[in-house]
Amino acid sequence: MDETQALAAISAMSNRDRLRVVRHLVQAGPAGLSAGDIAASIGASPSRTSFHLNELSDAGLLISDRDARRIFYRVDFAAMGGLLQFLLEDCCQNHPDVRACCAPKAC
Amino acid sequence: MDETQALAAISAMSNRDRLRVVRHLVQAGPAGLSAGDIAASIGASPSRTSFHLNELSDAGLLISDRDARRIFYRVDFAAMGGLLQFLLEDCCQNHPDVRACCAPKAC
DNA sequence: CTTTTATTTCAAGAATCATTGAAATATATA
DNA sequence: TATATATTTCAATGATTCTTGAAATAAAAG
Repeated sequence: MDETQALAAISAMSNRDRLRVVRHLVQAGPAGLSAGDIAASIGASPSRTSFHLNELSDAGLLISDRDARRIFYRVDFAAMGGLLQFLLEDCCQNHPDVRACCAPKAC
Repeated sequence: MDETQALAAISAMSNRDRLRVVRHLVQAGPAGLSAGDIAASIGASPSRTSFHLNELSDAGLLISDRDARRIFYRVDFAAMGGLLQFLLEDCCQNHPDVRACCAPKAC
């Protein structure tokens, strides 16, 4: 992941509603959630939710596929891992104080 | 770190110049860099740089202290670790695919 | 083929963020 | 005290992003 991709991902996560979308999708597991369910879960309008989902998808953080009339979204965990790796290794140069917080039972 | 703090930190990191400030400060080590040096390193005006440094400081990611006329900034690695911990544990629920990317030699 | 459901796209205005340069503050030196 | 250096604060303008609601698209059901 390069700086441009990382910035796109960070920007996508820098909005409260979008961060909550990610958290809800993480909890939803592999099946994901439909756009309508996501809208309900964050209390946003369908159009606004669609915009947020687009932002997250464009940043590469979400994967979607249609099931009949509904479109299901789920987290691309590899992309999310890539973002954390960028922050940890590229940005923070594996600084021990940062690494410590990512250890299995740390902080 | 709660959602509000995490969003402040993510928003602070979501700007190209500010992300570069962090990376330059990580490389500069514990002594940090003066505001003027930071401005030069990112090619921004003193006033704009001051604004960026304020955004990062307000988000809790930077620590500053004055040395005569200059103000030195350095990364608060504990805060940065807290941000990564939030993303990894709270946001991604320690998903194995994300954890794998934070392992010492992963991805 | 019409209607209903699910979602997206578009357009307009409001709110927030970025950028610039001038003025203000703080500290040091002559 | 006057001058120079380092940084911040402020105000004005331009650029993005947010928000809303209406219209468009897609798929299923009657």
